[in-house]
Amino acid sequence: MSEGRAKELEDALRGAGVRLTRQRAALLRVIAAAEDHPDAAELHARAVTAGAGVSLATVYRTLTTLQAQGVIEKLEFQGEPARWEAADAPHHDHMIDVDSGEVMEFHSERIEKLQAEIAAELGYEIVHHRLELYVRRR
Amino acid sequence: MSEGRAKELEDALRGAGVRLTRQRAALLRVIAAAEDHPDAAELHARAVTAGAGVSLATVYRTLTTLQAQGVIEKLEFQGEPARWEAADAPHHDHMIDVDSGEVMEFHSERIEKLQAEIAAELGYEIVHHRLELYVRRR
DNA sequence: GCACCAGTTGCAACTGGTTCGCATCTATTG
DNA sequence: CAATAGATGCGAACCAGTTGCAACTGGTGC
Repeated sequence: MSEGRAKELEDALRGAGVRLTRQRAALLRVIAAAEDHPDAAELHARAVTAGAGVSLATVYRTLTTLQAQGVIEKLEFQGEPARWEAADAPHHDHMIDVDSGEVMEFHSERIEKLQAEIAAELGYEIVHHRLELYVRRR
Repeated sequence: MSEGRAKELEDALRGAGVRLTRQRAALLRVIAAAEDHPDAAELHARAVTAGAGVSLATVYRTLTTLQAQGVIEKLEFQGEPARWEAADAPHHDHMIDVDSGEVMEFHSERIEKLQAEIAAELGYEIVHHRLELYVRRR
């Protein structure tokens, strides 16, 4: 599944006029295969382990490029390095277990609607939002 | 009003066994007087302008101390340096105008409740949360 | 008032995550 | 297969924030 996904992404990028280099292809594969939310250093480590010669600088540049293409999303949690996730899943927010560091995803249509209402009341429209719940198991 | 508020804070801190130095008093005054959400460099600039000799390192250390005392709150928006606000107002979230950079405050009891429900359903309780709406005027 | 000392400060050096300049390389187009 | 716009690797730079250390100072006890 992730193999196919990586291929899809390659085609999408080429279509958008983004040059498909060996390094970018490797990163796309790593990202498509990731089930978690890795940071740049972790993605770099995985790409290198997978046999791809990539520099950390290129990882950063590629992540920025892929984000601009809407292929991945940047997550900035409290005081930790930025993490990344594939943008193929429908919109969702994040819940972080403060004890284990585990990141979970959730979605609430009702919260989304309330947010839009609040913004609208004040004469604004939402461009983007961020909702993070820092939680602890009971 | 902000003068009185700064005095209140001084007493509260002294009561908590936090030594009240010239630098801390100056920062308390600057923070109590601030109507916006300044970052460390800005607070430092204001304190210096107000005639207080304070180093930036001390500003950082003081902000950490005041936060630990629950006197101020740290706001970390997207990729900008952390901002700070007095913690005297009741809990609220933030709405950021992406064009002007202006930060507004809002509160929705219904959203808070929904958040708690979502966490509870998954067996968690909320320790802390962050909700930011990045908006644009219509 | 005054001495004492744990806690605080200023400075400059350091950190960690991320970006950038530049010479070299390469995916794509014709 | 040549041409070239764009991508890469390297190390240096950057930025917000932190820290080690020697000099200072609030607050207490006398």
